[in-house]
Amino acid sequence: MDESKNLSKTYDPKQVEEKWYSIWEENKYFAGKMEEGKENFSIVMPPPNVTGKLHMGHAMDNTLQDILVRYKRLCGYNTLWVPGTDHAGIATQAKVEAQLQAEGTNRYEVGREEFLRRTWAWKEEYGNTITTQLRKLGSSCDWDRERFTMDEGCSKAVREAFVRLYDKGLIYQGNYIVNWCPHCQTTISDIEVEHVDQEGKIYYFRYPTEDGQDEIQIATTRPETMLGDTAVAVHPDDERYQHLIGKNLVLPVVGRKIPIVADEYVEREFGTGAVKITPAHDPNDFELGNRHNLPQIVVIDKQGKMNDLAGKYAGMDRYECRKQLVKDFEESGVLVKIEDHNNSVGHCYRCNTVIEPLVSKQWFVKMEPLAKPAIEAAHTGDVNFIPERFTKIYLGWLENIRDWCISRQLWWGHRIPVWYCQDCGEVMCSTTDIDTCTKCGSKNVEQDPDVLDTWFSSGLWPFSTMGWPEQTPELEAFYPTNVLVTGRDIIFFWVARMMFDALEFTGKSPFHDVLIHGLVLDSQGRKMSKSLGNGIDPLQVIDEFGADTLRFMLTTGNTPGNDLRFQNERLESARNFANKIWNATRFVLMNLEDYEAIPEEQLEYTLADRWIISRLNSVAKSVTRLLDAYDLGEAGRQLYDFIWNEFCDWYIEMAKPRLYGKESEISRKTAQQVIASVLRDTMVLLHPFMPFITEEIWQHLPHEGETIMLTQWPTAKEELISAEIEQQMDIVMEIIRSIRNMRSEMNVPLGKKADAIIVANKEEFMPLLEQTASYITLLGTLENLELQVSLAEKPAQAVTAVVQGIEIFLPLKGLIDMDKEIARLQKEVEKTNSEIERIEKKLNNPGFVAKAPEDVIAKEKEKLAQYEDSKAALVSRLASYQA
RNA sequence: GGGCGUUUAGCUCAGCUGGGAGAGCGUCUGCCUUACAAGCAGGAUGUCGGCGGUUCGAUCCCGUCAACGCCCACCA
Repeated sequence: MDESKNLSKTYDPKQVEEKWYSIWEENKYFAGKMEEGKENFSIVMPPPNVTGKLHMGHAMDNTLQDILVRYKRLCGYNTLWVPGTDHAGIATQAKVEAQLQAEGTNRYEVGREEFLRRTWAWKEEYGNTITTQLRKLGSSCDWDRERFTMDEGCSKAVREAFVRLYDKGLIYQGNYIVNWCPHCQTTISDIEVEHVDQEGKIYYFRYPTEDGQDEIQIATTRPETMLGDTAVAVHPDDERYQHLIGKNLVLPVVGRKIPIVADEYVEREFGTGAVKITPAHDPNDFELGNRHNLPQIVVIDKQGKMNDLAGKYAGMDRYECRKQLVKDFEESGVLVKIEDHNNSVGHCYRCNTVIEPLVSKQWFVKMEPLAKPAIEAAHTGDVNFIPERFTKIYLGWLENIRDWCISRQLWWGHRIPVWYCQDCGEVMCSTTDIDTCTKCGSKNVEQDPDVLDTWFSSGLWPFSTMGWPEQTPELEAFYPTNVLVTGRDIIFFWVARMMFDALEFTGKSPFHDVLIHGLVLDSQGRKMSKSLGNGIDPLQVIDEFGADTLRFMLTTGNTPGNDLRFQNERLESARNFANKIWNATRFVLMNLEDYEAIPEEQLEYTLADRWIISRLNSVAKSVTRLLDAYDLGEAGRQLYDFIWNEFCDWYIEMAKPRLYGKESEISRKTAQQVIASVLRDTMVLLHPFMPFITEEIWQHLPHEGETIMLTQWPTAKEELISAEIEQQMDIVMEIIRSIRNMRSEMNVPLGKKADAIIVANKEEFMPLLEQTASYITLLGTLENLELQVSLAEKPAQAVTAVVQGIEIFLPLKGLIDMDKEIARLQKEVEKTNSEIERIEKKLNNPGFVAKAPEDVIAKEKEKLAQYEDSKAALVSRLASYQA
């Protein structure tokens, strides 16, 4: 076999990636099988919105999941990763509405049915784009179990959940103040409101008392709401207003009598200490109004315009009204003053319109009873956040949660499963459609026109995707899931909701761990956004660099929970890494042409063999530990270092003469076996990060099985890890480095061969030096290497280095500038001296000797001895020059 | 008004349970050495944000201050 001929000089990801993904998918390697006797591992994918294409954040999120899934699959688990997409109610509806607008029409004109038809078409198109993108990324999810939040099963789960909560009294309908978006024409929940600090004005008005003898000044940022005022509140203990509490004021313009009430909500220090109360248009006023039984007067309609109750202002836009009102008040003397004032204004997270709080009839979920178990789960460890600090964020939200408004005045989404009898007014909630009133038998029933908040269905995702409410084998085997991987921006929206839904409906935390990652920022550290136009398309990157490269870049070089800057340099670095692996493989394959497996006991391992095997096992151990701890970045970094620095730079170089047949046949065979198996195992360790290139390489190497995906994870063998061998190799590598260093400083390029004399000075080093002389010769590019235990007469004209007391001489006759060499040696002595000084200071410190652990002291002593050996050699060398 | 994160080489970032700092990119020097110039070899560069404390010993733990960033909050 001469596979190397098939391998091009640089790695070309394109064909490799396409080829392997389709093979994997066709062979159903991603399938979440439920084999007996195996442990189960599952992840449910956070469903991307079908609003558009995947962005870099999705690429990172899914790569992290894929790494975990591939790792566990290799460890022999039954592994299920459920993919899917989210209907994203308001967001998708907005997209389709924009489409309609571009066509010069709107949803009301085309009607509900046609609108839904078009939205489904949109979903088909973008849903497919998304799944295509996930495939390009290499995601090993079970496509046969792909789900959509509005598919039949999920819809069934939604109805079931709604009805159960309704029957339990946890869902109620009522007139409460909600966040209304005048543009989207729907309510939104509290967390969908984005508060933005704005420079604005605060207006001071005077409201006269009923008897005209007195007045109260109030301060407001929203003058137009005064038309709906039904009281003015002061603090009960505020001496300024004591005499007025209980009396009435006359609302300017409107002429309505409104009471002065006392409530502790009012802060005496702010403004005038008196607050106008508009229960119908302010959440705080709403609550205060309820405490004092104040009427609610709605003066702003759902378009954001003043309604008939606004009198002369009726029909005006809320801001137009504000302007006019202030102007009028200025003229009539109601206005006292206007001051600059910064306050935060709520905006719709979708369209950025300023939210209008207003009272309307909506459906709500009672949160307190649901939140409690979700809080408890974080305390008991039923759910664990990684990094841990996010627990606090999660808890903080749940502990201060308010009831959740779940009805949306949209068309795209799960229709609320409630029917109203038009004849007797009966309200009926059911998992199945109702066409007859259960109370009066009338056929005149209509379903609630509203749909549910998109997060209502997302909250059920971990178990609705596995068939709940049916008791399916999937639920049995794979639920609860092991880990949820998601961005920290969605902890409230989604993670918390899944928690309380799962605990309510399944009695279990839906996942054991929650791995939170940060955002992908642009190279300048800014959030990627459409408005900035600084987003980078994952597909374009994959096209140019390959999926493996993108994956490696997105999952290494940062720590869990922190944001990641997207930099081209890092991308190139990852690409170079892929290329490095590729070329190492080319080399290995070139030397594996007559490969045959030889029984272990016949092999003759060299120090280098034992070293790389020891290192491989150390790395396997470490990478396993890191992956288990979700420390993926560090795991990736260690693999990078091992492959590049240890395997390529040292082991391959040391193995060359043996592979070229310059030593014994068995030495060659051994090297072949070691180099092939180490590379193969390394590819398995790297596979979760870079699935494509590792599969391609693995297939070319001697292997058993169909695919790297289903081979066995290289579990570290402790007996093959040897600190002693690693230390010995360290000495050898240090000697080689110092030879290279001397040559470089003396301008003797590696192309030119040189001679070297190594003096062990200690008997114990001799076996090591003899054993590794060929490596030193090769990697130091030496012509001749002379080994001595000791040497009475040191070479006169030679550059010198000392490694742990071992002297290395390069007799470079005529090439040496003696002054320069002396200066170099002196610098070495100085360096060594400062090290010695530092350690001596430490060892002379009675506190250190008394309190430091013994092994630390021993280590310091050993270092001291080594430095002293080196120093002695350096000093005597210097003395010989100066004599 | 709270809370969190970040601050380490010119840039972007690692640094696990405290024993005197690393990588990638960039830069400098020398190499087209038959796996790789997307490469090889060698070099330079850091009061580990400031100040205090704990400790025999602090980049790592505690306190405090500062800068930047993020999140939450019902200041009318």
